[in-house]
Amino acid sequence: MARPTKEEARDTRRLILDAALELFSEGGFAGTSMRRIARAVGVRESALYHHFPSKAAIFEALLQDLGPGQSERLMALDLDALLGEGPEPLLRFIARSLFESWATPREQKFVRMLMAEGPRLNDPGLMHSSIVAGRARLGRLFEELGRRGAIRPGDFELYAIEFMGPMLMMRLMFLVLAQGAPDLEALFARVDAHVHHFCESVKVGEAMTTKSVSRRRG
Amino acid sequence: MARPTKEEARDTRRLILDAALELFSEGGFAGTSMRRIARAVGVRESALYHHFPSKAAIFEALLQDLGPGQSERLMALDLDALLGEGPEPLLRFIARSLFESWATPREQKFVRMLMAEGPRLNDPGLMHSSIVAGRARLGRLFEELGRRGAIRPGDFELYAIEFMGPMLMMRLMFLVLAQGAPDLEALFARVDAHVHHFCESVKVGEAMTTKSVSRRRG
DNA sequence: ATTATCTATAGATCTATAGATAATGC
DNA sequence: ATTATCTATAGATCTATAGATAATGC
Repeated sequence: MARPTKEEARDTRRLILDAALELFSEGGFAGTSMRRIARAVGVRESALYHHFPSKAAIFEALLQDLGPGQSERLMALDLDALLGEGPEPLLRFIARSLFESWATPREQKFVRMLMAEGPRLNDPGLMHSSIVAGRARLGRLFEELGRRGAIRPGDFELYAIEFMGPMLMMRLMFLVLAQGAPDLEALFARVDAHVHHFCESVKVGEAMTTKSVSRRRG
Repeated sequence: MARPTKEEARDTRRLILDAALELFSEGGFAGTSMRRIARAVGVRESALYHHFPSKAAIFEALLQDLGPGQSERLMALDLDALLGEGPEPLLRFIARSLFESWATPREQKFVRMLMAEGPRLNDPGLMHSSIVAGRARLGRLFEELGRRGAIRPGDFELYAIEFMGPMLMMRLMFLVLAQGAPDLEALFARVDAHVHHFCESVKVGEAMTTKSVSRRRG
């Protein structure tokens, strides 16, 4: 039979993208053939070309669909309302929200795909906005928190690295390199511990010396 | 001509591995053909098969040659001699030494290759020992520093994440995702700032509260 | 007429091997 | 005899296209 009846019609475009994300995240772009995508969807290769002009177009459609990410929303928070108990509940909320979105199967596959293909993308901004998510944006958040007296003023870009670095490391350990379903219980416990440690390290009222920062190696 | 004269004999095996590392790091394993490796070396494909039984064997030889890494040496330091001025000079030395080895072109290419192929390797320990370098080993170092009173006793695995997370993030930002020669001057300044911040956060004598660490999300 | 599939296949490219050839080292 | 290359090619696989076929929506 050629075209399927309305009854058995499926959203083939969506199925192609789902299968491609799965396969690209496992085998990489070059390691995944159109043949294999077609087999996973259950159609012939030529049917893929009805929906996308090329294999690269499938990859680009995935970037379009999944690229922007959800971390933007987090920075548009009502700081006044959330800073009542100090910065820790706010930062814990942000950290957990990020991990919640990172822990979805779709996002896990997407970041695996990006890790494999990212350095080869000619859109270098993509990796920065995905892996090193919102570093500048976070710097601005810390600047704002500093202005409100919620954290000690200092090198806000350093704060962004101190906050996001361990987050990135835990993301890699628990959500990218680990196999099987992530242990979210253990993960959130570690995330909370990190947020607490970070907040203590930027607490108001402790005069952190900065003289050794500008030293060079001897 | 068939076999080259002694005069023009080259260490072809080494040239193959060099070319393969370069190409795998740029295009991934599946995205690099034996044809392209042969062309880069300047021999025919069949010459490659004289040195390696398959393309996979070339990849595995690279893992063998470059896998172990040099971070082991760092943990076998004479702590007594180095702790005279407190933990910061020691940790700064460790951090800079790690970045010095990570900044070599060979290591940069290797980690790009691993990032692309790592999740597909059936040796899962490799990624952990490379990307998440020596986390357990570092935990033990902090334990030892805590025992000697150089840092505040606490969750030493958390300390390892707090120390290595920002290191990993800076490695990604400056040495993996950045294009062109790395700005080592700026990098080391950031590394020093991180080490300082970390040391302040684990300084002896500050009672860091830990009650919120074990909270769960509400 | 348009849309979504199919069958069939062109043409490129890829991995790997067979067998020839010439330099080397005994 | 061994080693390191070459030429030539088998056979698999890959991307993409041409053209047939049947369901859909006007």
